[in-house]
Amino acid sequence: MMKKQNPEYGIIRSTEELGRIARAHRKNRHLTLETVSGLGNLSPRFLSEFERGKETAEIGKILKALRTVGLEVVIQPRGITPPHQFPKNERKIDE
Amino acid sequence: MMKKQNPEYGIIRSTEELGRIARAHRKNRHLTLETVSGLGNLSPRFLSEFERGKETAEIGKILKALRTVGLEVVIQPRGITPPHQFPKNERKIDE
DNA sequence: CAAAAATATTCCTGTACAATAAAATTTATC
DNA sequence: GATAAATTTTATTGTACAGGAATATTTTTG
Repeated sequence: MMKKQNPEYGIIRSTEELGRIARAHRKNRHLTLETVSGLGNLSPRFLSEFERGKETAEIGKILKALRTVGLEVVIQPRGITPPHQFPKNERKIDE
Repeated sequence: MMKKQNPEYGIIRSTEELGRIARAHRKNRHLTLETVSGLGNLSPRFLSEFERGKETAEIGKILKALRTVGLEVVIQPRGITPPHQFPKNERKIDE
């Protein structure tokens, strides 16, 4: 009886993961890039690139995008492990 | 007027809060900008600006800076009640 | 499944500003 | 007041961003 792990919740290790979560959440809400664009005053192009993990996207716009789709950001010291942690399949830190 | 000073970890709503948390954490670890710069291959200037809440800092570098000082980022749907989120002054992980 | 519709991505242009190093200057700490 | 630390300055290089158009992809529907 494995609990289904929610992809909208978790520790972010890369811009790719961040974007993936943002996109998954947006899709769950049935929002289009255009809609979020209008709601958040962000270009669809920016949103598209952000959700695909653009490393150089600007933090201010990202925070706005996340807020617009209903996500929030938590900062915590490394090593706090809530209930259960994801197994890590891939390991692609950076150079 | 003094700005709101919230040295706690937790939900961040602005780049200013993000930077403040990062700086507080770095200071608690007795790390200088120069040190973090060396450890993370980030310019001291970037770090300085990031910690002061620069809106246009790049997400990739920010994630690297956070990781370098020992912080992690959690993304979650807005409004969830933290199961056991570190309440104030209960347990000092850091320091 | 293939056509149509809806979404998402890419291209082009111009503006604005981020990134860096190194040095200078200010601020904090002892 | 001396030193360490942080911020700013100068000069240069590079690219993020938006808008609109074109293209591609995904999803819907017959």
